[in-house]
Amino acid sequence: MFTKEELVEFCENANKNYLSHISIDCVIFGFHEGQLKVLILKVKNHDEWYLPGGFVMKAEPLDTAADRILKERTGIDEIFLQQFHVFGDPERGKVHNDMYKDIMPDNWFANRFITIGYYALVDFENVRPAPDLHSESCRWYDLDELPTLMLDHKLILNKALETLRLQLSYQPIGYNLMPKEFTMPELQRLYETILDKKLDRRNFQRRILAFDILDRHEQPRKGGAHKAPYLYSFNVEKYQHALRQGLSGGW
Amino acid sequence: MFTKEELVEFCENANKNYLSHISIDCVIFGFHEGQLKVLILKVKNHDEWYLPGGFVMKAEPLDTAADRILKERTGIDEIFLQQFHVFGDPERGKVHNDMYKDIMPDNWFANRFITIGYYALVDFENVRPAPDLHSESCRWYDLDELPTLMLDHKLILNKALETLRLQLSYQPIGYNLMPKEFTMPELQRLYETILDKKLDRRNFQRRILAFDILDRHEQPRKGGAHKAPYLYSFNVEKYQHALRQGLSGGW
DNA sequence: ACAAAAGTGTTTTTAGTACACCCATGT
DNA sequence: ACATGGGTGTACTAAAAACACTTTTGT
Repeated sequence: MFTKEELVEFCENANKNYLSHISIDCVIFGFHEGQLKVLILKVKNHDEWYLPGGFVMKAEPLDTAADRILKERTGIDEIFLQQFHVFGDPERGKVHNDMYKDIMPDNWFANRFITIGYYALVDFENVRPAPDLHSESCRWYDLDELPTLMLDHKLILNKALETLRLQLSYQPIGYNLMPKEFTMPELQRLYETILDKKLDRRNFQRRILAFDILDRHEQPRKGGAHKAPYLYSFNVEKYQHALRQGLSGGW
Repeated sequence: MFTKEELVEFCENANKNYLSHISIDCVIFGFHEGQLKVLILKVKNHDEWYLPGGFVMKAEPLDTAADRILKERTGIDEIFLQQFHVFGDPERGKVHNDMYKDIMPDNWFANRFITIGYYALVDFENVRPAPDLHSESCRWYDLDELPTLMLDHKLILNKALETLRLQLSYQPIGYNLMPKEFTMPELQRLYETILDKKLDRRNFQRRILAFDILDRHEQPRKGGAHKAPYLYSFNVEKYQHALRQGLSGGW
């Protein structure tokens, strides 16, 4: 991944600018053609894949670091990005650590890292995936066609998915995943994909509308076969309000 | 808090044994006499209070570190202890940092720390609070009689409470907070205290029993005034199962 | 004319809320 | 005997699940 020279330079730089022992990994979900997708990078010249991630600068808030990392990889910012879990198994970077130890003992990557997992929901259309220094590609993968992820990134991804599913039951989602305008069946497909189960068309519509976070447009979508569906878009104000309040909730 | 000599020694030790930049803070909830309480330490010779916390050893899993810290402060272990949020504001330790910088520049405490918040629910009766090196006391405080907490510990406490309340709606709680045997009204008082509102006696009972995590004993509690209430205890197997499955949950 | 997608109900079931009555015990 | 805390049951209401019929449009 690195030549010795590159590694030496990177380490010098990293030690100066970043908090040691701490990294951030992002699980970035997108939605396209009825499929939930995740943004994944591929190591140059290796059959290894990994989640977009990075480090925290010495005076940088964690959320800002996550925003920065996301922006670097996707070109987008100001989106829903949320910390969901810290992964701190001392063995989690073992392979990685040892590999770099051989090249240069006592270097940045030879250290133990605990990583803070962030997840984001983004509009597939707006993303321009950009590989980082060590990667030969950065692209979307369907959830059911994931390549083998390095380290504990599979675990991180699964935990993110679990969190996302939980979130679904008490928070509105979709604003950052759907294009500006969309039809009810399209939104339903998003929910079905995330939950991995079929939902009743009519009950879904009623429930979503009851949240009172959508605006229906006058004009239905034309041109397609079959009956023209209405177009909806999120009412940002109401959406934000629902995010803060929660949608239902317990006792 | 430290003499210069103590500080030098602590720093040497800490640098050798702990991960830098990372700490753990625990919000330990207990329940006694109808009050939800939190375990809080007081700084020696200062009117400052703080949450029990500590650092992560270089080869120690995070959860183990949290367990260790909790055990040191309370004498108990093997309990429900859960990571709930990471606090990483670069300014969060500012006062602290500067104070120590004056005594000894470039020392362990002068660094920025991100802290991982854990919360625990423990049986008040089993806890033997033990002050740490820097504290003159370690004791329970009612939620509505909290002293002024240092750094962002008030924020951490509030976030823990929020998480606890959310948890309540989809997970059983109480196993680690209640004594072995308890009555239904006693358990209800726990829920009411956490949620900070009155619940209907009859509906509460029905709902809790529907979770199917309690065993009712043959013998009611004798001796007290009024009608003798039944005693219940948690069915550990069913409780664990409910913890894993969740209690209700959305779509 | 018909298949496929979408709009709009209605009925049934379940979960949640509100409320009423009876029982035991100490004063 | 009565006040208080505790056990049990029932009616009402709102939300979720199941299910049916109609409309539009391309072929």
